Amino acid sequence: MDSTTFTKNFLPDVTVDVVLLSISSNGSLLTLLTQRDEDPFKNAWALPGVFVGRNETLENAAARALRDKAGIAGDVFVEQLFTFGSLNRDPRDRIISVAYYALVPEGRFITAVARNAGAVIAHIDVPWTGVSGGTVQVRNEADKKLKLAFDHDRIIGIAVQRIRGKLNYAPIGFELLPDEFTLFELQHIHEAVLGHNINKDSFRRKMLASGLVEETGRRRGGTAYRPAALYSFNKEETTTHG
Amino acid sequence: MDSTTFTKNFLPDVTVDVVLLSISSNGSLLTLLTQRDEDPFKNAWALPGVFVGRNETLENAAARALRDKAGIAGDVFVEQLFTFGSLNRDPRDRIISVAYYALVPEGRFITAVARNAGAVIAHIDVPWTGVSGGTVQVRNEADKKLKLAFDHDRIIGIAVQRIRGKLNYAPIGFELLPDEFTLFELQHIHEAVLGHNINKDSFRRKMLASGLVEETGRRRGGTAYRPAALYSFNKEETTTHG
DNA sequence: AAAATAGTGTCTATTAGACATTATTGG
DNA sequence: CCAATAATGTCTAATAGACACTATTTT
Repeated sequence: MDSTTFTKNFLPDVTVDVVLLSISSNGSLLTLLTQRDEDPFKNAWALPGVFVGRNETLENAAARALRDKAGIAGDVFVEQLFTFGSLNRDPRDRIISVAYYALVPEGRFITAVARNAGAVIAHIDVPWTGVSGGTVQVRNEADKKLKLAFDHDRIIGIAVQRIRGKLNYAPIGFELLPDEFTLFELQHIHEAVLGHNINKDSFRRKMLASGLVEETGRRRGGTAYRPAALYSFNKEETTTHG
Repeated sequence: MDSTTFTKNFLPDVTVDVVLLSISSNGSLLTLLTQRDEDPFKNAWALPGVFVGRNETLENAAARALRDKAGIAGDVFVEQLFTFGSLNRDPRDRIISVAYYALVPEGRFITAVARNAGAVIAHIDVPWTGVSGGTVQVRNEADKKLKLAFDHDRIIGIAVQRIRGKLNYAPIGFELLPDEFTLFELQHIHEAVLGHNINKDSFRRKMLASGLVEETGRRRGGTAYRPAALYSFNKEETTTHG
């Protein structure tokens, strides 16, 4: 609408929260959380987020949350996830939160938390299969369960649901890997996102046939077995798909 | 976040706009629009929308827009689409709009506009194929082009993009049909949404194999040819899929 | 009988899963 | 040579498109 009846009942607080997602080298889903230093949910863990400024788009607010709260600057895959507007999400005020999710290679996670004392890398436990959806739980690297603030257990769950669905038709696996990777590494990313193993042969065929990957000519050395060919993401191919 | 830094820069206006979608019997995409009676965009056509109330969830605001602005009450498929937060969407104020889309059988569109003088059923022209996305144009039933207010040409475009993608994995075609329908009618719905013809044989096979439709035993009479079997949507089957 | 759509059967091309086999490296 | 993974080849099952054919209704 944008006003026809001019009964502007009230002006809510609007925040942007970002679900940062990554995959650890041992194949588990990771997210980056910040510890709250005041009530409500003091000491609980929360998604990096900011209030939306007057002259700030939602995308800019998401980039600011990534930079100032999570310590992730520069080029990152970010996409809008969902907007949460339940009445009692925050026990003090009515707050509407526009959630985004970002896909970040593990290496950037590690350097980000090294610079940011209030941030932690958490493992995501997904207690449901496929895209059925639901809440998640998070653990720190010592396997201790972390308490999540607000409805952030639900927001992270929806982010996982989204990337599981999206993996089937969009080349988002590449966002979670460094520039060069083996096909087996890409497969591990897919398996971690989907939460189940996939067929190696058909995965290789599908990826090679898609034109999304191109051989770099280099190989992953230092292994005790035949070195795998290194590939890079062919950005040309995706843009032509629109 | 939901506040840690207590710099609440400003409190924006938040609205909910609803893209109502339907399919006409001749196979074109329809939407329901309301005419603006004041500036900006006076006399232009806009999506039904309301300001979000203090004690109103986003879903409740969408239901209120459907009921009070569009004249559609009762059970309707409604789902959140996207949240728009560009700085100059509305030339007066910074307004953040949470868009929803609703799928409504054509019959309910017709009774709604009959009761609502300010509303019109518009044909949607989609100038792009597949899910590449973009803006749309709208025409009234006399084929005259209608001017859309704000960024609503873009919002409707994203709604079309969404249902095109969703049709491939979710049973949303049924939301656009009355309780009983023939398989050919369901196919026409799919073709109208997708914007291209689809194979009759494989569509029938896929639908019958899916278990989503069940024969009612009745037939579509009054035709000048063999009457088609009438089916109904098997809700049991979808809920088990999650 | 003619016209028109409903509905069935069959062939083919594509794709994913399963599984076997060969290739290449370090130890 | 052995262990381990890379990479290829082949068979099968499932599915979508194409197309031919039969069925059923009204005029």
